[in-house]
Amino acid sequence: MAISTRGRYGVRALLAIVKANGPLSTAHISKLEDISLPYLEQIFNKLKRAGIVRAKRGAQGGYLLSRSADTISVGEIIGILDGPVKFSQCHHPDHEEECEKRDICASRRFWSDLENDVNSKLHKTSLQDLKNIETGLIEKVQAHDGETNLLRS
Amino acid sequence: MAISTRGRYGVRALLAIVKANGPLSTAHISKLEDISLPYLEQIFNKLKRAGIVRAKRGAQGGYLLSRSADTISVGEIIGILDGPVKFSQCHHPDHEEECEKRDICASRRFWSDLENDVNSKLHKTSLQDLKNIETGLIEKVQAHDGETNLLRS
DNA sequence: GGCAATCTTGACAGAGTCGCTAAGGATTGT
DNA sequence: ACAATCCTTAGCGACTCTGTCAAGATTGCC
Repeated sequence: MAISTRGRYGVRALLAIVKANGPLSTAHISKLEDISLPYLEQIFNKLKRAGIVRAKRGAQGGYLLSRSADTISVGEIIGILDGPVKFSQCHHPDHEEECEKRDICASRRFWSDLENDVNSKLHKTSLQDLKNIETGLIEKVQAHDGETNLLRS
Repeated sequence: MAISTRGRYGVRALLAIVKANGPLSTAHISKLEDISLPYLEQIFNKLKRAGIVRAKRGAQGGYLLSRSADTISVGEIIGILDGPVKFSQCHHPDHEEECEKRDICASRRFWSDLENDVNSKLHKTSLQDLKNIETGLIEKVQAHDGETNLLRS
């Protein structure tokens, strides 16, 4: 229903793989991202069954993305790990008890719109986008460090 | 943390008061909006302590808004009933364990941005806005009914 | 004043989820 | 063979969600 640590851990773990550019074991990711190892394995289990990720077993093995980073969205990852993002129930098609005020309910309309906004952003942002954001942030920090160095000298 | 039924019920209940234009008892709201009466009382308890709503006791009593409908936002209601909306923890000032990657973490940045978007929408929308949306929806339905009537005749 | 309507408070409880641990088995590369 | 790694299942403590139940206090109205 909501976005929980499981989903966020998953995003961070996959982003770590993107940055690593090669198979990365759960043990490594656990250290890099400071996430409990068994919990991480549970997460990758789901990601694998969903086809997001491939496992390479044995020594020097680990997980790799099964698709390119720009085709995997944050929304897809969250959907797999936390389920669909819902702010309300009554506007979903699978909601059996049809409300007779359906078409004239402002609350329903409001939550439905909000949910669409969030899902849209979630699905528009890919792992590749996150990687790009990260390199941007790093450059910014380095530039700032350069400035302070100038001031110090 | 997330937006739950408690918050959404609260919004609907307050919207019912706005539409009623006068004190509305929890018993009435319970029937109008099909919400469990004791649960609703629990909700109004919180709303009253937060100063959103005034109680008029005795016969013909009920609850009224203590401010005008355009100064009460959905965000404020949700904040009172469900707590602040958070998609992630690590970017909040009150989060004690400061992460050293704080300034270069793309995930953190992403969740923080998303949260801002949602909170902005939540706080920009007032009860009055919801009422306006509702009258808009009703007019639409009536217009549509008119059309079908024309077709039938 | 008496009564009924209404608000007020607090305890509690069943179900489910979250975040995580534990233990061991299966598969592969070297 | 052996070690690294993945894979599976089970359980568990804390918490939240969504209410229910039971009384008590206050007020309006006749």
